[in-house]
This record gives sequence, structure tokens and C-alpha cells, in this order.
Amino acid sequence: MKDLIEFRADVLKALAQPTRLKIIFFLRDGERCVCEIFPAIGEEQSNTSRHLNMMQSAGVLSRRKDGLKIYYAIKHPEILEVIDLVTVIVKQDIYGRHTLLKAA
Amino acid sequence: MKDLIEFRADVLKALAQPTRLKIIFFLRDGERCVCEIFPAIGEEQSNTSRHLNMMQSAGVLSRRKDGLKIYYAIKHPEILEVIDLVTVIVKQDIYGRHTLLKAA
DNA sequence: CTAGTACATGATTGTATAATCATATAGTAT
DNA sequence: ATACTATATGATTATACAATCATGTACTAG
Repeated sequence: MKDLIEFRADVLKALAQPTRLKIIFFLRDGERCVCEIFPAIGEEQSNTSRHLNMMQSAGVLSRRKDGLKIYYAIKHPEILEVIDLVTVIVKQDIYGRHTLLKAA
Repeated sequence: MKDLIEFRADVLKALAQPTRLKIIFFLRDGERCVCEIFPAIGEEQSNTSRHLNMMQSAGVLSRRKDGLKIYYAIKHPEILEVIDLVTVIVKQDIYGRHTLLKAA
């Protein structure tokens, strides 16, 4: 059985990939069906489907069926907070390296 | 050249692994040298060293040399906020599944 | 029942990751 | 210079991931 650490790693892993991050950004303002998602992020339907499935297994996305379409949405608002914090970290870090370069 | 999305994925990836999460938890209350870290998390020195190096490249850890020892520390307080948010998400999700199971 | 649309999945391929063992490097002490 | 301690790195192996193409399944409309 998985322990808490592994579940946490799974959630983080579900966010730790460029294609999946693009999906998260696209889902920022609400649920979308697969047919809207894959053209928006410029990936194949098949690849997009796999990433969506993976993120919902990790507990990051919710899935809702409506007729033929399947709508995915960000399951927890904390996901967006995580992304925002990571953005802060990256920007600080890039800025830090920039000033170092300038100083050199 | 890497773009912002890739940098964000790198930071998240640096946190998205059980061994590295153990390291983060151990570093919660301050910097530690490698010789303290690897016995604490129960991993080989060599493996621990690689993970530490990886996390510092991603901008997650800072590195300080003092004589023979090298001290690593969590570089941004936001890292701990990210971990805490992920913990909230996981606990809500596990709780959600539990109540579903009970209901079934 | 047929055809079409939306999504998922099997099989494959190339690449990345994690762990291990052995060895190398850098600093310290004698 | 020698021996020791702390950390890093090369080589290897096994496993996991991401992407792609082709195909399968589920629903809808006519």
C-alpha cells in the first residue's frame, strides 16, 4: 500500500511535466472537454488523453461525462496555488542568476 | 533555451520523488550536511548526493561548503508551502475516497 | 442498422530516471 | 607524503515515461 509520501510524489509528478502544465494552465478558468484541450495545447488527442487520465488518477483533475464528451477540471484550488508558488520560485531564481551574470 | 514552463516543470520534478521528498522533510528545520542527510533518510551516500545535486540544479536547494562538508538547505520558503499544499490535497483526496468506500 | 464523433487504449520506440558499486576528488590532520 | 573523511562521479542496469500510430469503445443521429 502507498504511503503519504508516495501520494504526495504522485501529485507533484502529475504537475511536473510541460504538456501537463499546459493543460493545467488551459483549465485555469474552468472545465473543458478533451476536444477543446488537445487543440489548445497543440498535442495529439491520444497523448492528451493519456496525460489527462494520469492527472485524474493522481487526484489532480476531476472528470465528468456528458454524452459523448468528457469534461476535465482542476479538482482542488490548491493546485493553482502550487503552480503560482512555483512560478514565484522560478522567477526569483532566474532573476538571481541574471544579476549574478550581470555582476560577472 | 528553456522557457518558463520547463523551468516550472524542473522545480516540480525536483520535488516529485519519494527520496527527494524525504530530503526536503529532513531539511525543514535548517541546513544539514550530506553526512547527516543520507543516514537520516536511509539511502546510500552516492544516491543521496545525486538527488541533492539535482535539487540544487533545479533551484530548490542551496549549497554551502565548509571545509570537507557540504551543507544543503531549502532555498525558498515557498518550497515548504508547496509541500504543505500538496499534503492538503492528498489528505482531502484520501478522505474523499474513504467516504466513497464507506458509502458503497 | 449505419455512419460519424469523442475519447481511450494496445503496441512500439526512444529517452530519462533511480539505484548501485566502484572509484575519483578535495579537504584535513599527522 | 600518508592516511582519513566527506562528497561527487563514471559505468551499468532495471524501470518508468512520453510520444506516435493504429485500433477499439461508447455514445448520438439518421
